[in-house]
Amino acid sequence: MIMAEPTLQKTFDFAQAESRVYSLWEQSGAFKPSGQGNPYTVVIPPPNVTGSLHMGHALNNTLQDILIRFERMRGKSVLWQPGMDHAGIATQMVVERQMKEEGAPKRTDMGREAFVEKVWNWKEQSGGTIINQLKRLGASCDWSRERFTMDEGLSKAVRKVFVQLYRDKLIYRDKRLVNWDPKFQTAISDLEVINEERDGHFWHFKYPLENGETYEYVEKDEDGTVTLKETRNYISIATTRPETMLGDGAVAVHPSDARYKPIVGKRVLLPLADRYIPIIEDDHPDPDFGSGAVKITGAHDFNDYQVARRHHLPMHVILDAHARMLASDIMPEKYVGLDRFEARRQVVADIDAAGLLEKVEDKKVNQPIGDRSGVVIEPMLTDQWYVNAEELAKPAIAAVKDGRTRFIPENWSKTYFQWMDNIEPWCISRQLWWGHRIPAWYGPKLNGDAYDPEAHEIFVAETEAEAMEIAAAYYHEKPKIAETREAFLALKANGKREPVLYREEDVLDTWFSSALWPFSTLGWPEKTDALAAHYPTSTLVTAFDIIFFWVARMMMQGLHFMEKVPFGDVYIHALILDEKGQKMSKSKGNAIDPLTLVDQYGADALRFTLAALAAQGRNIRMSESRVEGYRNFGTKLWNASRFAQMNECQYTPDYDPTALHDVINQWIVHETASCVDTVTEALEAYRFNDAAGAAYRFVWNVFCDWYLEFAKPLFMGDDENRKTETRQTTAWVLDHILKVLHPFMPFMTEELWANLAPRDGHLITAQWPTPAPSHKNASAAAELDWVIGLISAVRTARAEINVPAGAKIPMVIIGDNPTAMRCFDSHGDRISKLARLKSVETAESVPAGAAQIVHSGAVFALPLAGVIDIAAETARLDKELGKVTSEIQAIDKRLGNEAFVAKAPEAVVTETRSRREGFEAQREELTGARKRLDDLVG
RNA sequence: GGGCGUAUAGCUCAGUGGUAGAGCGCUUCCUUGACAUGGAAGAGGUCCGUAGUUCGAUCCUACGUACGCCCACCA
Repeated sequence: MIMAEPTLQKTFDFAQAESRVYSLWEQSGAFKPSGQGNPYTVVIPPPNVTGSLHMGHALNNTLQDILIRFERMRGKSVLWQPGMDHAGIATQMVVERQMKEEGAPKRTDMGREAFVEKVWNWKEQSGGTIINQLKRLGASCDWSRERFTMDEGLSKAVRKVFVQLYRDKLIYRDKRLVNWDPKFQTAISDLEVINEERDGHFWHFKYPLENGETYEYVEKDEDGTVTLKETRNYISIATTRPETMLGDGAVAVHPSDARYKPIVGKRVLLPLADRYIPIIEDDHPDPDFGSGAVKITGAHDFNDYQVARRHHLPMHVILDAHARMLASDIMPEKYVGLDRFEARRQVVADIDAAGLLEKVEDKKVNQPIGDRSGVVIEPMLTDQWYVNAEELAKPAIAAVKDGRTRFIPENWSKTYFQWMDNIEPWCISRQLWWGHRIPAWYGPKLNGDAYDPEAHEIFVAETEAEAMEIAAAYYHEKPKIAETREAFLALKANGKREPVLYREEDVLDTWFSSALWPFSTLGWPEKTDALAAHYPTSTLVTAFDIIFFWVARMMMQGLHFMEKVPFGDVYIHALILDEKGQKMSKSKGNAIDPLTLVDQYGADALRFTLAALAAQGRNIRMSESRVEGYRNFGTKLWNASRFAQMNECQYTPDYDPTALHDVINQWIVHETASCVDTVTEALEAYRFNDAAGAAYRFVWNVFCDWYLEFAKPLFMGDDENRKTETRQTTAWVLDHILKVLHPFMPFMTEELWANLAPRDGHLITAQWPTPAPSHKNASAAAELDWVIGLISAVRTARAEINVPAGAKIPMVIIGDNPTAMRCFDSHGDRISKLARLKSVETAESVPAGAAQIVHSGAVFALPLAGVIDIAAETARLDKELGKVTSEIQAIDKRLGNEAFVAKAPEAVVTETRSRREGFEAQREELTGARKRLDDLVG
């Protein structure tokens, strides 16, 4: 019989199909919520507008898309809310760099308004390439709802949140030590600082006592024995940052440190600066470290800052915004304007010249580095805006404690708690231009009827008009607005009572707006339908490295403003590493570009690989060979479909999988149902690798390897009823396969779905299968297990006795084993075909010189007298016998243990006994076979 | 200093209180009527070590060893 011509090519032309299929989906409106069924909502972790797709994005968005497609097919009203983040520092950096390349005027020369406009232009032209890259991956976001954190709507949400938190006293302005980035000249948050161990030095300086005073310096060992005693006229301090000594306010020693007791309360002459500072006692110094005496630079070190505050020491700011030495009354002229590192060299040289350099040690120093700028961060004493994170964290901690939000894997809640329990005030102001300008206006502070020249009043409001109103009430007259800081300061300085307002120049940390993402993108503060339907969102999918940056802050803001958690589940996926287990990065040059893989193997292959590797709780090492392997899997499915098509396996809507006659069809329906159940349960539990693995094994190792091979003779045969049933069953199974694989391999499955049968709609919105108990058929499954087992056993024996793969050989069933007889009755033909048998006969005893196969206690003989190598055959049987015997021994040992029989669950004992019976039957037959072999040799 | 994680086949990794698996690689064979991006068979493991809990431990507990990550850090 001649097979039908397939419309499918030999392999899937993904390059040709992907864009076509994608626009088909988009045009069909499938990406929009259906409005029917329960809502299922995911907000995308907004990529930076400057970003381009890396492996982390590919994984993150593949997993989201799998969930989204799964739930969409399950009939939910699905929204995957897309958008981008304005990425303050990163974007400003990119645009400034571009301006420099173009030779355009510098940002500071062109002014704020022009620069911001320039950034917007850049965004329109070059921003957001990542969106198209996500589409190439197959992401089924509702692009009609795409949002940007700087959109008018989201900006309004930001202003409203800021104002309300300010009025709730959860946002305030404060002068504290912040992490200052001298490259970008802005404050950054603790999270944006990376500590890096670098080579540095430990300088030991002598600070001479005032008026040449001296004291007995005594060092003792642990036993109290004096190890050093000398008269000193100085105190020794050690520092990794010599230049900061110019801003020292004191030298601190520990109260328990006997060495310095004689001089506590006295003063030392601060070298180079030529001023006197006290020696104080504080718990901060560690007597066992360095000299035990610490110089205190309150304005440039976080620990020193605490000490300085406790002791009301002066905090001398010695650096400017560029981290250059700042002119002031305590700064010696010669250092003014020097960069901090030049100043360091100069200070060391000068100390040395003064004979006060005791020694220099090499030392690993932890340096705080700006994550964007890569430069050493400087602690600086500045005025900034802060969020009282401690207060907002309370309900966010409670929500995870009581399970309203759960982390998957659960372990991550510990990381979350640990950070939230120790949370510090969140510095939200940035000295940048690109971002949400803080809605606060400064005006002169009233002191009675006059202005206080040292202070100002702050008016926080969502709009300038509103700020004016509030200010008018304060001043009892309508204030003016100053357009520039200079104008403002000039008006303020002229002393006249003429109220003028000037808007805060700082913008907000980008994460401040990202924190609102789950509700700002849905329209808040407007009461939109989308907000009502899709908040709280269902699942957040993200990597652990932004739990602090983003997840925690969304929890805080969501609970504060929506009074509900922003998401029920937080699925934390792995980080992607290269094949050697190293973090991928552009600078290391080990980054694999996901789009290159998409070009090479197709988006489906990459997606399937990522899903298959996404086991919980472990990082992923990406290797191209895996992608290749899953590309092959796609080809396998493609060709199976092609084969089905050639054999006219047409999908029939009224096919009834519970009314089948042929056992192989009953069996494959059973297996299909099991596979669907496994995939469904795995996806519900975010076990992507289990879901992918189950589908993979079913398609390849069950459907292709066995079912289609069983079906071949039927397709070629002339039993029209069985042929029809098998064709329909094949189509039905394939239909299920396409559905189950669609979330993982959307492009190929959609393409096959369209080619295999004319149908209404697209696979993307087809209904996810829900197998009924009646699809299961345990006896068919057991029967086919036996058949497959026998075929495998024959193949093994053939291979081991070197029967040529093409040769057809006779087989003899020995005795009248009932299972064997029954199975051969219904499956004899397919066994013969797949085991390459010429004939099957029955006999009472094994013919002389035959190879013997023992399968489930039944004996089969391959009478190949003369062909068989007796020694090899003996070895083969002995090996099997050995296996079975050791199994029996292990079982006997267990069953012989009275405690096991008495205490183990009944079912386990019963099962153990029945396993023993199976092995025992096998052993008896193998022993018999072995004996016959011996008899042959004589 | 605090927290988390990992150790299973040559490699990369699943997994389970009772019977240890996959992919890749390797060996042998096969152009059998979809698929060589394929098919068949095979070799390969002290489940890191020690002790404990248990009838039974690769799995649970403790300790140890090795490696990795996060947070905080010695000026």
